[in-house]
Amino acid sequence: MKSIEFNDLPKRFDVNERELHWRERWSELGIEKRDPHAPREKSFVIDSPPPTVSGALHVGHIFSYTHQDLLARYKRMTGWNVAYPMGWDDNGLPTERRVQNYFVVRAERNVPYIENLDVAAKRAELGLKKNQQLVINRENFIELCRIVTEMDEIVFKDTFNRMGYSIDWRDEYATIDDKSRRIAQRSFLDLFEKGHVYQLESPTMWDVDFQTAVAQAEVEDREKSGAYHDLEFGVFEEDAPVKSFVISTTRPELLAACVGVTAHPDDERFKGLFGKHAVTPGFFARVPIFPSTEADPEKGTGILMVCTFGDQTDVVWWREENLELRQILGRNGRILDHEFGDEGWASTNPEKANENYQLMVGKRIPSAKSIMVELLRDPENSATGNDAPLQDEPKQIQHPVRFFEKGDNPLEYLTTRQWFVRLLDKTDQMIDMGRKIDWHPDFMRKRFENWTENLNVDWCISRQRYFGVPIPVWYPLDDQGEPRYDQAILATPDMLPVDPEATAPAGYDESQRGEPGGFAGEPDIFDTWFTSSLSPQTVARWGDEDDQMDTLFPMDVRPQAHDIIRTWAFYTIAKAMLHQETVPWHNINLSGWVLDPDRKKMSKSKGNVVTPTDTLDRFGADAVRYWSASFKLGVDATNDEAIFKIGGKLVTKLYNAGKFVLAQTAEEGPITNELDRAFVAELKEVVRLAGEAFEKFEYSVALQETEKFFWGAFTDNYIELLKRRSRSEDDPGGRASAVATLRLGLNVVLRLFAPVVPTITDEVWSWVFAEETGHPSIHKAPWPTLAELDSVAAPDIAGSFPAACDAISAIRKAKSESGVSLNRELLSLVLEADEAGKADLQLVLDDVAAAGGAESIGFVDGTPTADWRYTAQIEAAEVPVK
RNA sequence: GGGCGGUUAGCUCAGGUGGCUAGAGCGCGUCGUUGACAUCGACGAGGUCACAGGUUCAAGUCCUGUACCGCCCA
Repeated sequence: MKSIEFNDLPKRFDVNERELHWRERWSELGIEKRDPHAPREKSFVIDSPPPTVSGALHVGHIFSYTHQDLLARYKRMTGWNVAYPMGWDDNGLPTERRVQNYFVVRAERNVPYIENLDVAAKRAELGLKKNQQLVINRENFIELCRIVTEMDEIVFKDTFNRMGYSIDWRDEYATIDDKSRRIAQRSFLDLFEKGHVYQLESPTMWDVDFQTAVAQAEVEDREKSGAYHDLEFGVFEEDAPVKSFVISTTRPELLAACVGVTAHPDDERFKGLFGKHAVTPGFFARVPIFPSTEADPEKGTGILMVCTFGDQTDVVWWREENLELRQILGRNGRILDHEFGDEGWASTNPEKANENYQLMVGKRIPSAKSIMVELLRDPENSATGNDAPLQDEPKQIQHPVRFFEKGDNPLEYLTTRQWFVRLLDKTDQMIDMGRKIDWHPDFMRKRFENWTENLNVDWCISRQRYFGVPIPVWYPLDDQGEPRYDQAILATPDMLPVDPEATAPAGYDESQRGEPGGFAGEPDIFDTWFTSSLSPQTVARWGDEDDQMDTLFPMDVRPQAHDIIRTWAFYTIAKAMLHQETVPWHNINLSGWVLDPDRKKMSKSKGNVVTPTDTLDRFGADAVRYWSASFKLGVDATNDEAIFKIGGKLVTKLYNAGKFVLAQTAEEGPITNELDRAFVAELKEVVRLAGEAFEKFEYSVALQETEKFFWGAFTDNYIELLKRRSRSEDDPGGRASAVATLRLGLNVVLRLFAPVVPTITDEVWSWVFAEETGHPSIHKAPWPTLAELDSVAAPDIAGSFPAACDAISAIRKAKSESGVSLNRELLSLVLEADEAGKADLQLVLDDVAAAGGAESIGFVDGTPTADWRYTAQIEAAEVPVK
């Protein structure tokens, strides 16, 4: 039997040094590598989330990603061929913003490309000040994005490695790389062919700062202060029941874009007006008055103006009532120039209207608003000949305003040409798909269904940005050089990935770009989610030469945080449904957030982010993993240092217990002793509980059960009970049984802990067990099974082990209460017990007596109390015996 | 306004299908170190399980309602 020399090992375990060693060792052994030829039924496939590569990872990432690695390591031990890939989500706005700030640059179209651009040199050449942006070509900008994301990816990868994540880096991808671009474009072509995408010039939510369209999923409501402005409108028709009415609006600056007026059909106050026309103050436009059940009689004055466009209902009214389009806001958020009196801009007083309007042209919303309010205080702008149109002072209110989640100014609705994926007609199918997936915890499914049911626009997938996957489409130009959007030319499969701004479509020559009769490339790129929602297909190389859809898809589990159910989870389910007509994965695991001590979500915008580096330096990866593993799925965690400390203590305890157990020597022999067999019976129960918990993704339960057993049953009691017998000179059989059981217990417990604390468990494993079992790493060893413990016979008395623990506790209590040290020898030891208590102890008396420091145990009749089954009466030796 | 979570010891959290005296760790108090471990061990104090009803032989656990906290969506 191989043992260790106790003193050969350092007194303290150097976490950081050993973690580095083991990371290298795992890499040598290839523990993370999947077998690409393994059949689907032998593989366990994780659809890991590609983190957004912009800035630094924080403990929230680590919390969530650790859950994946726990699963990966557990599944490998249970014999699965685990596919654990990793991607980086590098395209999109966060990267663009970071590049803009990092290099102080801005991309614009129609700026020449510069070969080997040196930003610093160029800035110096132009004499730009620190905060003056260098304007560069789109291609140059994209190159800079690639430089920055590559730098960030190295840092991210380093942190993931440091955490010991067993990621198979051969499956690494980035959402901007060739493979991702090719598969995203393939997705588009497939959706186009199936009729699921369409292109439409229509009012779309627009961020005026980023100057791009956004999708419903990227919108959030923010509570903002605003004001109701009550404005008097005139009535055009002479025979109308009233000559004027007052509308209430929070957006007086859109008055010039007013194209209608509406009220509830049952509203007695306005019934006589429907079918008539109103005249707007200030611009004197004649607009129709129509009824709508969408108008809320309780809100404001009950009658309201319809503008192109103030919100989503304006869009609906505009469409349903065939109203005029008066788009006064430009893509940059400034008021456009228009001429009242022109077609579509009719006014009963164009001169005054233009005088007023010109004051606002070129202004942003806030200043346009204050100019408009001033104009409305002027009686000359009345549509009725009464006093000033503005009734009273504006009434301050708090109301929800829609924002792009990354934006700083409210969203506007602008009419632009965009590509959409048709989803509104498939929400029922989406919900059905959601029900074919197991959600952990189950209540998170409700979030998905809630969102899906409330969807009210199709998925807008085009973005007017630079760094992303191009939409693989061109348009022929007519004789006037105008694009024929209805005749889109799609890329052919062999061209992918393709940039239509750099490559000509089939049948055309690059010289025809932009020429009448030639072609124009689609300048837009995809919504980032369009690409990242293909993570399963990307990892499985859908449609590529080395397509592995058969062996990897649908995947087994999607781990992610619950804030991206409506985006990443939703779109991934949608894509798999539209392309493969199946679920993308069978399970989805939602991890909680990490909250700061004030219970606020950790996020960059709140500035309360904690980076993991410092924590790792202080506590080590095993301790940080322990923290993550102690929380149930879906439950928010606190970034509580106390838990890292507990994890650190567990590491130390495993080290010390491992040293002790493996330093014990004995002849090899079977496990025969009653106490040893009773201990193994307890061990079996933990193996069962931990395995069952892991199968249900309940890592925290597995950890808790293992910990309770290790700390309570194993180290505090069993080891103590065995200290004498495991060194006994005159009971070789009992000693052999003791040492064999200690080793078996340690061996099993190490494996149960291995997914959570991979370093310390492999360290202890390497001392003896690696050679003994032929598994060079614990992470290549099998997960403990009940079957492997079957060779140990059941104890004769089922309660032997707990009785021994209770008895030794009673002895400790007696010693503690009389202020005697625990290892003091006893001259006499008598236990008060009832018959059952006495019976349970009869086969383990020697071990209990030895652990108590007594030669033998006497009994007297006693009655167990609620807390104590036994009570010890002791007589301690005068002096501690050496 | 609709939906979903949470409210258990000073703190952070466990408590499948209701069942004997409600648990852990941290913190606190007392005691204990030359043979795994003081980054330790033993022992102990500490909870009317948010509140109010109800179902049941029995409720932290099920039902109804209320309050507060958080999240998602309008």
